[in-house]
Amino acid sequence: MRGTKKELAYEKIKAMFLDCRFSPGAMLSENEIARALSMSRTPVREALQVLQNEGFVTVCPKQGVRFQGLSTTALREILELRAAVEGYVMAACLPLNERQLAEVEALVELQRPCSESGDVETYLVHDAAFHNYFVGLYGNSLISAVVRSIAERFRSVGLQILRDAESVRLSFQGHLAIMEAVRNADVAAALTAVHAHINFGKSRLLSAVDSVNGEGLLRERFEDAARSLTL
Amino acid sequence: MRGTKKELAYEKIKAMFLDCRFSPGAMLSENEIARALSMSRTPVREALQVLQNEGFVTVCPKQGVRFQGLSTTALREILELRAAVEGYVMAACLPLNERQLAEVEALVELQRPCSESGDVETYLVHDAAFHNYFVGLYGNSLISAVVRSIAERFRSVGLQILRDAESVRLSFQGHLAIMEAVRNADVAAALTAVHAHINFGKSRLLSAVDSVNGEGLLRERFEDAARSLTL
DNA sequence: GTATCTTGTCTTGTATACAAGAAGCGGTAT
DNA sequence: ATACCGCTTCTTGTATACAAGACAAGATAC
Repeated sequence: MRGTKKELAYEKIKAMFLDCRFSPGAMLSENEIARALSMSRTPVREALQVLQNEGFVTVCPKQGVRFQGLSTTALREILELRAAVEGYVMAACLPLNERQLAEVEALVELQRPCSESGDVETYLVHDAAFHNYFVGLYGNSLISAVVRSIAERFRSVGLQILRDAESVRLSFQGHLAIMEAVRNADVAAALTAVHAHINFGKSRLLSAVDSVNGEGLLRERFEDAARSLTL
Repeated sequence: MRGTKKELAYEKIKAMFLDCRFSPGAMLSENEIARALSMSRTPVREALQVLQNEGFVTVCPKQGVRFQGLSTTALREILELRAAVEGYVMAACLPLNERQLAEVEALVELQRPCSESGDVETYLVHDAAFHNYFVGLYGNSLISAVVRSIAERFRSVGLQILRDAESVRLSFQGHLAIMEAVRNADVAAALTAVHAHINFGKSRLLSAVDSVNGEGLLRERFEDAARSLTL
């Protein structure tokens, strides 16, 4: 059986969290989740343990499982790790050969219309493709896993923060700067550009995240989330 | 209960693996482990899941749990991630203030006698302290966790590989080169030095690891390991 | 003798029962 | 009125029972 219940539970619970079906800090019990997913506590527990390792939830002994929001420090730390890894990877990939350079250029060009029209959602897709290109090129499955994990953890807030067109435009400018360094195969400049790009995101996010948390959006109950899932 | 059985199982199993009580690739069952640890399968399963996430074991469905040795590619990937993170962290820490510089110099000086006398074990302790200094200084708990996880995964082979005095001497030379850049607060030079240092370890390890795996050291049975633990 | 099928036993995956602790509520004493 | 004690009812932690697949050995047909 390729799709075990544990994996299914993992996907469903993470999906609920990523789709912001309940507010960060919400407490629920393994029994609730198990009932909602029509399975016993066992696979739910195992899924929750993985999610705990990934930082999505914390299980408080004899109290319940708490869905962890991203604190400002957690957000800062995630982005710093991302800057470290992505910077290293990009520097190591240089110089790109002609085919690779063409591929990256194409990925960047896909972003241009989105950045100009303010189509945030499409932009984020191309943004991810751009960042992932170098990681995939480097060919280190451990690093790929780390980056993927970071990106997933990040997704829950990233969407809501970079929603304004101004941020998108600035982000795209960052990509152009990176591309300039990549074209010249200038390792030092690429490193600087990547760090600046991610640090831009960091400062943008840190200034915005407090207000988001304060608004306390998305207060729907867990049952509503569970019901909407295709079980 | 602060020390749950799950945590206890995690510690015991990892200790057995790190102390190389059984050869990599060995297959055993959750029942065996549970019996040896005098507990039920449940906490053992949970511990194994964490260990699986950390890459120590892989649980093969309906077959058993396999204790994962470090393949050459896994080793390479671990060291590359380490190079990425440690390089970034060190660069970000520069320039060091006087007190910090003095502390690092002291750590390096602790290594000198070990490197000259060939006291590998003591050297490795000071080596870890040196590397951890910058990580601790940077103050990112996520990065600290990643580095700690890497170091632990690495420990099982590192000890057996860097056992010869020549490697220790070369490693120490690397630290001296790093210090030179740190003293000058030369970010680019520090990065290069860190990467060279870790890449040195990488090539040294990759050339040695095959023979080690080939020898297939440490064939003792699991029961022997379990018996020797203070349960 | 050899190939194939059956069966037995071992494994993990899942469900459920039980134990123990933590929190909230209500009654009671002061 | 207020502080405190005990109980009830949640929670997670652990043990165990059962289900289902994988593998190997042995029997059987040829």
